[in-house]
Amino acid sequence: MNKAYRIKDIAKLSGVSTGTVDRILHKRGRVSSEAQAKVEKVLKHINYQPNLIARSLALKKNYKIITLTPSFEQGEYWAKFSEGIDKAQQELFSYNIIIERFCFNQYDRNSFDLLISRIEQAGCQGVVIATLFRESVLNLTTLLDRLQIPYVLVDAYIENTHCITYYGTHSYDSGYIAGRLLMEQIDKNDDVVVFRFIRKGDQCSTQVAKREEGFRAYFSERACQGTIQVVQIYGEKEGDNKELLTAFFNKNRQVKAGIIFNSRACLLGEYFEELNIANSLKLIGYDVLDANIKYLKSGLITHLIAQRPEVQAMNSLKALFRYLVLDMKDEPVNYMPIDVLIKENITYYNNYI
Amino acid sequence: MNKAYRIKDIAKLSGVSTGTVDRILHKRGRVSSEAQAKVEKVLKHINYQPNLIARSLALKKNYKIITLTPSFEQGEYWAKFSEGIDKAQQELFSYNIIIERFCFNQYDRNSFDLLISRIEQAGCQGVVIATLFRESVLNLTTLLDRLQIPYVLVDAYIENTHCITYYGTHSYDSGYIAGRLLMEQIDKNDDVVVFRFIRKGDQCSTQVAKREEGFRAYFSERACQGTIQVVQIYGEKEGDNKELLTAFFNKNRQVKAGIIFNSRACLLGEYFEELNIANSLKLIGYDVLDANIKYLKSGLITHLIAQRPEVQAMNSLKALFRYLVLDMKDEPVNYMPIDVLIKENITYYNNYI
DNA sequence: TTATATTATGTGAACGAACACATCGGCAAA
DNA sequence: TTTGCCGATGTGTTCGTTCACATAATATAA
Repeated sequence: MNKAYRIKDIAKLSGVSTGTVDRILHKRGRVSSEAQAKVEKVLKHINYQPNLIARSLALKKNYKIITLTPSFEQGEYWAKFSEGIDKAQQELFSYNIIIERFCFNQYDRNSFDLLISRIEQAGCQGVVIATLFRESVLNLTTLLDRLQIPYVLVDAYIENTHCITYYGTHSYDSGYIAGRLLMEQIDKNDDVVVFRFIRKGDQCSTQVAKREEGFRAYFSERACQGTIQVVQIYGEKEGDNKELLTAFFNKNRQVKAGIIFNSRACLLGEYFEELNIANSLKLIGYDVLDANIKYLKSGLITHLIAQRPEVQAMNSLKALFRYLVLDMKDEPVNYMPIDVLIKENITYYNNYI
Repeated sequence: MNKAYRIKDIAKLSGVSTGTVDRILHKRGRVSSEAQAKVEKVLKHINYQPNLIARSLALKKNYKIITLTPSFEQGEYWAKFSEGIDKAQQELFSYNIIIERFCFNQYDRNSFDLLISRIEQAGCQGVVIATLFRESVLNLTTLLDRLQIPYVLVDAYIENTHCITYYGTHSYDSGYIAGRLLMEQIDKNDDVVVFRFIRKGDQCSTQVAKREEGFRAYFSERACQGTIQVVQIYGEKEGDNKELLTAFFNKNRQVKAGIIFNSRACLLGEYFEELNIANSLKLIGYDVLDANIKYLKSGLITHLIAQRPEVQAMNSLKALFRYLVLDMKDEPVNYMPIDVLIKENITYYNNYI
């Protein structure tokens, strides 16, 4: 990496023209075996690193990448993801990469399906897909495979696709960790409660289902004798959780800890403060939403488990960039760190990218 | 960020030549007020984003950046940092940025001082400084200020320099967090022990000293009644820790937890396994060294506190890149996340950058 | 042998920005 | 009027790579 050799240097050293060197470097053929040999000999002695700057200036192809994520409000999980897209956009702009964002309703599989045809029309060179709806994603990926458009998966891993790479946490293990963090705060045989947040028509996302699986695995591995109760709660403005929760806790005063596997722990926070059970119940949630941070700081939520959404966004777009522009390939599966946030380290959790 | 306007486009739109536009964009003067007005009017309507690719190709300046870090063995903390440098080097190579690594002995301040003059000779456009020796770093920074060479600080923060930016954790708070993680595993009034790792001539690094301060703060804030014992241990091959530790634990069987504020928790691990006190003592350490991981997995170390050295390296070099090439300035202080690692999430801790 | 494919090789014009240099026009002093 | 000066403006080359195109060399068919 000391001296930067140029194609011109290689040409001079091997006594051919730059065109010939170019053809050899790119395996375009139309080169005699003598020329091939001469250039290869030179290439062995030096470490040629193409100047990517010059390359992408010369290529000046336009790339359009489409991201397919849930829509979001300020401060929510997918808003953080979107911030990562912003950063990537800035960084990749000069490479003639433009990013188009398609959003679906994360509680409505149909809204995802509707976007599939729009992607085909739009015409693009790469897609980033949030894998909330397993079956629909598989439909999309077969389409993309046929169109030969590369794609990256984010959020939860889905097997049997031809994605160029995946970024996201190991959902099962992140549930397992939640189990550990919860159980170390209570006694081995205490009861716990799993809150499930169900909107009408919602079928638990891949992610959420696997987290619960991991959580239960920890529970049974340690032969905990307490029961895991389940409470279905309503989404915002869909029903009265207060009544529901009051009834539950009146009946189940022995429950010492609760957990919710999506990012909506803050929803519970509101009720717990009102019901005044904040001190008697340990609560663990997911993802660093502004609303969740508030309750983590107040102590109502003891831990948040997080997964660096900005980094996921950035990396998945950079992976497509590497694939499209630099002709490099990545590891097929990249499990992201599973971050443990507590009151004391949350202020520093800003995920530099 | 939709259409990419070029200088040529602006020139055509405002009826002047590219040269004039260029002079206006770079405030080089020699432009009539009419031309100025015409171009400014166009610039207001479009959002000109210079093509950085083309710019850096045209500028074809060579930048040399020097990194100043401790030397290291495979798997150690500064080896991780070095991996981040590798990544940055790859990414910045095409911008004609070469990185030269100067290493000092982290237990010998003099070895750092000796490098200072070498930096002046070497001639460079930027420096990354690991701030282990506070006073020596201040000497270096005044020199660099005089030479007008920009620099970035990493590791622990040092006030009153003119660094363009800082990357590292908040040392005090990271000690405070260690306190919380330790105390939640034992009773409020249990005794704990702080291990200090002293090589001859070593004066606790800025980092380590501040961590201990934060730790003690947590202890006293919570009005813990246990005592904080201190044990000085030897470095590798510098003395017999086994004897020393045996003696200590024979006398102090009531000690329930230990902590060490540098990255050498693994050193203790070896002895604890031999002495067979692994189960009775909770131990917390710093940094994700290969050797530390081993003991975290075995359960001997309960938590590791980590600070993304690869990301620190990458970001500090990118900050210099932005400053030198893109003429952008960063936030002056960037506190990195304080990561909490446990047995269950350590496998995923690979710090994507 | 000449004409025609076929393959090998070299040349030169982009890409967008930067900057050195040439040129033009106006003005003032000679 | 001519000369010199200076500010304003445009032109053209450069960066390293890519690629279309022109040319040269060779093989094949008539």
